[in-house]
Amino acid sequence: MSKNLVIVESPAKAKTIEKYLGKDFTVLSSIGHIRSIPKKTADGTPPIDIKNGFKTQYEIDPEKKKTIAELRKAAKSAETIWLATDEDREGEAIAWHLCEVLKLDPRVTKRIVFHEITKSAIEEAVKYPRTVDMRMVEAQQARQILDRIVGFELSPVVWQKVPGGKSAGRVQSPAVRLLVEREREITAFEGSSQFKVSALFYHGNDEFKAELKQRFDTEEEARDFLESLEDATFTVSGITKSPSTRNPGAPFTTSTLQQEANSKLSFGSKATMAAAQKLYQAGKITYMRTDSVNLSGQAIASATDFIKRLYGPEYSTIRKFKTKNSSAQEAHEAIRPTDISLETASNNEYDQKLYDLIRRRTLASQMAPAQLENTTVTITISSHSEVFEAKGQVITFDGFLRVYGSNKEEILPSLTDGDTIHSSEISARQAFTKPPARYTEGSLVKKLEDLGIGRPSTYATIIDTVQTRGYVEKGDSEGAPRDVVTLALVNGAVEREIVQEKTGSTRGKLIPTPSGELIADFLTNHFEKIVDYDFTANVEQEFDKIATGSLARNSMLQNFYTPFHELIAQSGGIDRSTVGANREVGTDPVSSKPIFARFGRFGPMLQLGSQDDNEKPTFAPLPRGTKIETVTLEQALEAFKLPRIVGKTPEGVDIRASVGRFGPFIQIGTKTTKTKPLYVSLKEDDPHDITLNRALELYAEKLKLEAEKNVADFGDGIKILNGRFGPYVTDGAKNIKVPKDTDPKEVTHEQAKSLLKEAKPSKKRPTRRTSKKK
DNA sequence: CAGTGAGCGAGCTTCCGCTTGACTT
Repeated sequence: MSKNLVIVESPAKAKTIEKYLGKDFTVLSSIGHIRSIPKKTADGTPPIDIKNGFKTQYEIDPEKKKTIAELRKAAKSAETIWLATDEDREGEAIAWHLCEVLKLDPRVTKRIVFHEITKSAIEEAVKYPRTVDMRMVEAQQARQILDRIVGFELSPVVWQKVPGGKSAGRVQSPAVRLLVEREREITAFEGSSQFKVSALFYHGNDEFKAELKQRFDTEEEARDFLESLEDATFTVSGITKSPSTRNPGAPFTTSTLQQEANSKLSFGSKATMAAAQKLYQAGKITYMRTDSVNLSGQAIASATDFIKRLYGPEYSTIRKFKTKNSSAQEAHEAIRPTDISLETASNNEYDQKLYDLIRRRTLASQMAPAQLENTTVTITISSHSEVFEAKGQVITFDGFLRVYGSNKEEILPSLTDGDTIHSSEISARQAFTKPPARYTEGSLVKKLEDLGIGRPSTYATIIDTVQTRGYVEKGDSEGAPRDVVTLALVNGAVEREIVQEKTGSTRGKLIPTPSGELIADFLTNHFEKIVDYDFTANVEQEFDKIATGSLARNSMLQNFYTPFHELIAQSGGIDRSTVGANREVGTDPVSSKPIFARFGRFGPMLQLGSQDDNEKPTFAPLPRGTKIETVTLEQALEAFKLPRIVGKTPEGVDIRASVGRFGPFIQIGTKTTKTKPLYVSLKEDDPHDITLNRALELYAEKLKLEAEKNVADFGDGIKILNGRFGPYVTDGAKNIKVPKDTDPKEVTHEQAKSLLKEAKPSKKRPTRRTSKKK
């Protein structure tokens, strides 16, 4: 064992650093945090003793036991231990937890930091060790304790008071509120339209487009205008040229990487981070969870060198970017390739696409601005005072656009003042004002970052959490068609045509569910502070004060806790029936029972009959696209027609159609029939009027699909199936992967049996996706 | 994965942030 033990957070980082430090150093990693606050303690004492100075218990994360055993062993034989966790709040805390667990004295144990993984930075860091900064550690503890208190005192309140309420927290709740508010702006948006006139002009053989500066409010005005152009002549009367420059964006942070990958490559935040993680572990890029736009001197130098060699010195401009975000902690570099000259970093198409984006962004950040020339041509009309305007843009020097960004040009023909030009086409088109855009994963991440909510390591999981809690869904509708009036001047007469355009597409957008709206409203009404967008920013400032020593940890926590807990205590008095909309839709003409629309345990629903009737009320899910506030009696009556029997299969099994938790579906067979019922989701068909023929068609398709999934069926319940993760053997209870080097079709019955026998009994694993802790 | 929903009441859930594999069907 070597004399020195260095402990970092990331195993991939450990590997890199070990290379730089030579044989006297062993580098190990903590793999993130090693201890956390238990949810419950064995002796029933509260994990956070609020009355006793917020005294906190910690427990070693079970999955870290092995890591810690290794660290302990290495620590025993090392002469000097260097704590090299990240230089931010969480990193400082990890260093302190390491001291506690490895029984090191934080007052003397060497603590080093580096912002970049380069030989010189590391050697420099080793020269100037410090000790663990306990104020910084206290700031982290304040953060962690506050988050735990908010989450664990507030969540039980929403379980009790909010139907469908599953959780609340400092980060997830404002995120849901953002989406809810945006959705309401969109609902409240009152669109208007104007008529935009555009013309195609030609000069010689060149054609170009121009727009009328003025817009018309009504179709009549637009029509009158077009008609008046019949005998008009058009003259070029003014050409202005103005140069402009465009600068490249800063190198990627986690947030901007997710935004760009989302908009340019249509990657979700999670997919982006997974690809980046692979690239990082392969040593192709620097650390991918960062809020810094800073590049190391070495990286700038090699990028500059590469740019000069490949594109020429005029393409190089050295730039240092500064973060605008005040909550940034900048423990790492920006995300960049480790070797800027490397073009291909992976065989995987997605990873490579992301790498290419990162590489081009990095290069662009050290390249010259693009020089553009904007041209505006004014065209006067003999019969009017209004003017047309044609705009052109020419790139006189592409600069960074050579590698990143769009270099589309709008080229105008060479025109001279006074030229008479002719129109080949003049038309007016109705242009609608647009409601605010729904958030995408990328734009939500940007908004959260702007508000200082969440951290680079959590943006992707925030988006996951709000979806798994059922507060938010990914949209998948293409949008509704809308009629657009177009008028064209043809041979002196105006021709009217209605064209259609799609509007309001929700594909890939984040949309709050009714339950999301409900919880956002509840928190806004009763716990305004927690969903206040300034709340995180304010506590963040206080954490900083704790870190610099101008505020005591406990007084900060107490100041927060006292009023917060008071609200929690009062919340018992909130009447559950006042939470969420509840209205009587009308009366069922058949049974003359009332129909209500309200929130149930599983979301919004319709209820036929009142609770004090002798007969049990019947329920139906609220039809998609309708709301408790607006659902009509007709819609409600339709919903109660389901489930309906569509008919029978040739074998005489009932086919029914209905709407369930996952949307409309048909079901062949019931739970009482011999074979398990088969469900087919309906995408285009309506369960209310789907025909028997269509249902049978879908049934046949589904059977075919099931058959394809089946590689082999040995008849005794043992099957070989094709699943999401490749072929596997199953006996109904256990699933065992077919070994990689075996052709699934070749597996014999005996082999399958032995595979199942050898396999360990399947462990029951907690199925939650977000908090896989202990 | 599925067609639930009140009432009765026990027992359960839950936070955010730092890291990777292990694991899933």
